[in-house]
Amino acid sequence: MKQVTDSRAQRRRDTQARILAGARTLFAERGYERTTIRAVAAAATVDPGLVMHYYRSKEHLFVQATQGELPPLPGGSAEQVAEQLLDRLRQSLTEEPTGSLALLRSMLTHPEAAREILDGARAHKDRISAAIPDDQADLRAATVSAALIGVILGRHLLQLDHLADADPQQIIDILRPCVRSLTAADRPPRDSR
Amino acid sequence: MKQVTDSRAQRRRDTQARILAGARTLFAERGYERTTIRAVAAAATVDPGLVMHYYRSKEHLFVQATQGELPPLPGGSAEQVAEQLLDRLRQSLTEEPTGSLALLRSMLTHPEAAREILDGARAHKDRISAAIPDDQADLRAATVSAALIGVILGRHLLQLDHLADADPQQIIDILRPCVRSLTAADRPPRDSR
DNA sequence: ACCTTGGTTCAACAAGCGTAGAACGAATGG
DNA sequence: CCATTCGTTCTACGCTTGTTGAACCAAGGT
Repeated sequence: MKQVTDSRAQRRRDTQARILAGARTLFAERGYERTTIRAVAAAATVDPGLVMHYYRSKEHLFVQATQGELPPLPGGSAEQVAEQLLDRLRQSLTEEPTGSLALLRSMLTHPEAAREILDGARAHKDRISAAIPDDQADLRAATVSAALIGVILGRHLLQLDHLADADPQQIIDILRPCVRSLTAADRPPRDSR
Repeated sequence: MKQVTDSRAQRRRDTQARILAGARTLFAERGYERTTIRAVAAAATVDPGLVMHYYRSKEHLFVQATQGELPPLPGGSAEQVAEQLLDRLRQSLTEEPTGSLALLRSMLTHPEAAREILDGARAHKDRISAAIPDDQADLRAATVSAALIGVILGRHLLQLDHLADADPQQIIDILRPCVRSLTAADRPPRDSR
């Protein structure tokens, strides 16, 4: 019917992709522990054994499903960084890729997910703190990261009442002075000569 | 030896408490799914069956372990609310009770925990939004809640690099302008006559 | 037409889980 | 000193999970 070019390789890649898509969705909705290989297989209308055959284990499947394109890291001056953060946030608020949501969903309960998030946050934070001319640049960077993670979490995963369906732009506008105050220096570093 | 007054009732309450304490710790460290009844029993040096005998099921045990004293809800003017939020945050940053951490740990993967958190956030948010004379009071309240949850999460559960071991007061000071900007009105409600 | 490749399914195992009910044994009360 | 309560342990059932290896069967090459 639909397979005009039904080369086996093509069909194989199709089912592989179908499995991965189902895995992403389920991981994002239920988290690592509550997502079973059997459920992923069922979502892709495939035998559980096939999932294991393509991706070696549940752990490998999770890694494949979650390692999305990590977001563009900001750089530049403090004001530029603030605006870039807000821009990145707008993206995350309008449509966060399912893979990232899967990672976020499991970051509190799955060690591997936590490590991944922690690594990402580290890199992210280094870029941010580099732009803040302050004694506590690192702390400020970590704080703003945590706060923004909280907002994304509250919208997509917890679905907090007025946050889940608000206009992204409104949230951005509300958060702008907040982010600017976090990335702006309060007291400059001591030996700045 | 140690049981000068070894009334059976007392001893019973002791082991019950020991089980509950172990449950809290394990739920806080590993979350609901990864915490097994057997592990809780082992932590209290007790047979698994006894855990089931005192708390009827794993679910009941979790509820008992997590329903902590919910934090004092703020009220008053916008500035007062901001300061109360920061004060509540200071508490949470210095020492969050293990039960609350257990609830936070599982809020993304366990439906019951999510519901509990959502209920708490709702009540919390109502108090906050009542103090904000703004069109988007609800959204602002939800946003500040989400951001602060993110900070607590980043410190205690994710243990973000410079956030986990920072001085709580520093974090508060850094966040003060942020919280004030979130609770302050940007544009007043339309029909305020 | 045959054999082979390779995508896919079948059937099953071992381990771990929550849970239930019988059984034990020391303290209690008459 | 016996009977009983009651805190606690033992044993086991049923189920689900991740994982495996053999088996099936349509497509491809020769």
